[in-house]
Amino acid sequence: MAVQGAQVVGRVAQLLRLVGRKPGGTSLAGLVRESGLTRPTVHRLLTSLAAEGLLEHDPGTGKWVLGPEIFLLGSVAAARFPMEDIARPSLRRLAAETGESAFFSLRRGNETICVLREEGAFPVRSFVLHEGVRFPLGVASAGTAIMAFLPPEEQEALLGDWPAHAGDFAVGHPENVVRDNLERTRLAGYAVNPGLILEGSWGMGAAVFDQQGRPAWALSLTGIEPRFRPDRQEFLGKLLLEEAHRMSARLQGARPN
Amino acid sequence: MAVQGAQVVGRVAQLLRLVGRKPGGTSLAGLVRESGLTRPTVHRLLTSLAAEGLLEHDPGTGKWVLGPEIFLLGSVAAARFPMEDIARPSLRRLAAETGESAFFSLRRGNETICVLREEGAFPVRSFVLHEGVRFPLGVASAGTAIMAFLPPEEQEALLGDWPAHAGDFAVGHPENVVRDNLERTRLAGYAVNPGLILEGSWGMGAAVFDQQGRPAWALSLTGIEPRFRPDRQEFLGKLLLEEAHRMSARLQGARPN
DNA sequence: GAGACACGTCCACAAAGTGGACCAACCAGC
DNA sequence: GCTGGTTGGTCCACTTTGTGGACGTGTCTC
Repeated sequence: MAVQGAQVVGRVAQLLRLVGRKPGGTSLAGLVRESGLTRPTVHRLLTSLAAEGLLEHDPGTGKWVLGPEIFLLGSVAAARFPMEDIARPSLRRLAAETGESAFFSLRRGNETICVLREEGAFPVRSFVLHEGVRFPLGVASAGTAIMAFLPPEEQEALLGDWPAHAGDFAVGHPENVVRDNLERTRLAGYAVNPGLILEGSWGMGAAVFDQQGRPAWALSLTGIEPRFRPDRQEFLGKLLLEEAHRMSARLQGARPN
Repeated sequence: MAVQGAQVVGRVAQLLRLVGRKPGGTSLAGLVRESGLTRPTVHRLLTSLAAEGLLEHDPGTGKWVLGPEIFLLGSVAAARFPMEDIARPSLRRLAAETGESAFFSLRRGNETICVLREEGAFPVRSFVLHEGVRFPLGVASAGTAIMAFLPPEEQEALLGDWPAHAGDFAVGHPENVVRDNLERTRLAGYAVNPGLILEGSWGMGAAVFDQQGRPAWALSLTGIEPRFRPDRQEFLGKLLLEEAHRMSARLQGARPN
């Protein structure tokens, strides 16, 4: 490795992200598969992280979850990333007025990560999206909403080697379909995901811009397909854009990630 | 080291905690001093953590701060530690009714860490406490409130080797003074810190109990000495105990750390 | 009872991580 | 303007730490 002292740090970061994708916990075997590391290595790193409070091991289920130290450090870090205070009211309004679950995601490099959720009142819901879930840009409505308003050369950089960027999602998201989605998003102002990740689970999203005018975050709604018919899409899109604009205005003083 | 693969993990955790103590950032030299590690080691670990987004380096000030990935992972972990939703309303009421700044801390092993803050309206404030600050149990009003209601043998374990536990704070917190504080806290139900950390900066705290009846968290108020005179202490203590009881009741379903 | 899978541990080996030494830049004091 | 101290950054010989193939145990399914 190029930089000494970086291998373990990189592995630690990878394991924390993998555990963070599933708030319900992840098995040792699952982490071995997903990380590509060997079992003794993963086991040793996990138990070391747990000793420091960064992870926890649930002996009942055998699963590994994010630990109290991560929560504590995250609380401290939150003071530098104030968007939760700004996003929560918008999420509540979106959930209240639409009945769907509303989400706030942010961009991290070439992917989005869901940070906040506000459950809607409608009794049938999609659980494709929840805190910690990461998607490549262009996958899911939040990532499509963000990618559509990136500078054209940044979009081409991702589309140019779409399978490398989209990974396993490339199968359900052919490049031509994604280009079409991006174009329709630019025209409408909001993105629509017609069940590309999971059939029957639809979503709509709108980008939130930072003070440099870059799409750094996104608001989105998810639910079952009958709740996203064309007649209702305009209504949902309008609300999403309203809240996204409201957030963009308030985030002028905030620091993008 | 006993467990292979643990040394770097322990160092990473230590550095993250040290950086987390100062939201405004910490210099490389400061981290070298406080960690006891050599400069090449600290520098290499810091740049590796920054490459993963766990830390950030502000080139303008040269300081290291917690990065966006910590914030993201912390948001995910927050779903498993729901006390912020429960604590925030209490903090707002305490700050509104007293004018002082209100804090929510939790116990981690033998220390407390401040997680939430609600600033009061009174124009003169103490800044001894803020997010990320850690104190040994028995130091600061939050830690005194918690320690006072621990089982007697756990208290003796800490008092028995007080300098080892309290570290640098042992000078300003002699063991006999601490024992006295603990006794008065048990009688009153709330703790009073008469400027032991910093002269003129007073504090009061009350423990919040988990469903096993153990003191796992604390609410506290801080401010300048004239705001904590005996005639006003009873009023502040009553409010703290009310909010602490209210939180204890609501935290029955929550998971202690 | 056999086979598959998950989890945990050992330890020989090698790769990664370490820190003493050195250099450059900056700042404060005289 | 010079000197000394402090901070940040890097090199690389050396050593320690970290690794993973192999093995064992436990659980579950058929």
